[in-house]
Amino acid sequence: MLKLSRLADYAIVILVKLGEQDGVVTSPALAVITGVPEPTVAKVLKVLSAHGFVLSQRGAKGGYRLARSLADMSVASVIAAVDGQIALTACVGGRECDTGLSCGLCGSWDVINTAIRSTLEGISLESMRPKEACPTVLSQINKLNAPHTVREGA
Amino acid sequence: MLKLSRLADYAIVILVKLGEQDGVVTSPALAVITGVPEPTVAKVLKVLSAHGFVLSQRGAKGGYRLARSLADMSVASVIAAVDGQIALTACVGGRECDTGLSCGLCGSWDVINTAIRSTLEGISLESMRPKEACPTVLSQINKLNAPHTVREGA
DNA sequence: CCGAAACAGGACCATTCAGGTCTTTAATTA
DNA sequence: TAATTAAAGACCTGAATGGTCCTGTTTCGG
Repeated sequence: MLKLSRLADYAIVILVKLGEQDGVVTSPALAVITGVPEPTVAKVLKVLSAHGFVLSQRGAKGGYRLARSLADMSVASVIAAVDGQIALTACVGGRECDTGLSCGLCGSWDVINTAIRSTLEGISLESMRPKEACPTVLSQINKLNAPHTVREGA
Repeated sequence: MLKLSRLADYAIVILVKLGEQDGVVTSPALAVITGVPEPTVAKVLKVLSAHGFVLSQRGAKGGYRLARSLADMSVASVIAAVDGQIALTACVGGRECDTGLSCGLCGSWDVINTAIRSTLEGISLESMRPKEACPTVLSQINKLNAPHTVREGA
């Protein structure tokens, strides 16, 4: 599967969504927009803030906004921020393998890692903007656009 | 981190090592060569056999050998065999997202997935052959080449 | 003919780690 | 001063991976 973590997935979605709003947006609001649970959104946002992807404003009327344009954020950089270094194996950078495994392939993995990394660096968040959103999902977004529905459960 | 599973890691190592031997090799022997625990080697080998990467010979004097050349095996195919489909997110093939997440990015992920997959398909196991093995690991391999040390614990 | 060696297949357990929640603190604004 | 909101971190839970073991079947050697 080689799948990336859900947190990284969320991070990308959140950033793209944040880029579509103007002004600061609170994490509860982003939770509604993205459908991700509020605490998780807050958690992701904190990480993104620490890595300079978003700017935070505390206090009342506070919230988050993008630190720079989506075009200036690569998928690779976001994943690296949330999940750490992008590497397909524990055997990175020519160092010996984790368990002293006598794989003898140490250097070879870097070929793969580099290839993957450069592939991901070539994809900006701007290019992740939805051209054609899933129809089933569109209705949900519209439904949530009513601002006052946020308060229901809280 | 986007790291692939350890099983897939093992599979690649085992295949490369198997390609360096001639004749059939038993899984205990491969365990010694690779440093991976025997039961795990056997497990990986079974999967590889089921997917046609290796040929098995049962009974005494049995063992495994490559079904085809390392050059004819891509990293992508091995990973797919061991771990299943290569995909960076649950949102694959344009289907709607898993939890009805209103990400609205559905189609965009495929760009990434395709890029990763083709990158990995372009790397053959032959190119994973060690040109310069880690020095710390080389000694370990030499030490294990003495055939009778295998019997110790068994 | 019998026993050992080795693969086949599956069940099973344990550990790890990611995901998610909650609590407290600090800052900002009205 | 009170209310709102982000910041930070501790903590719990659950799924999934990794790893082990058991039983059966096949083949070779004595």
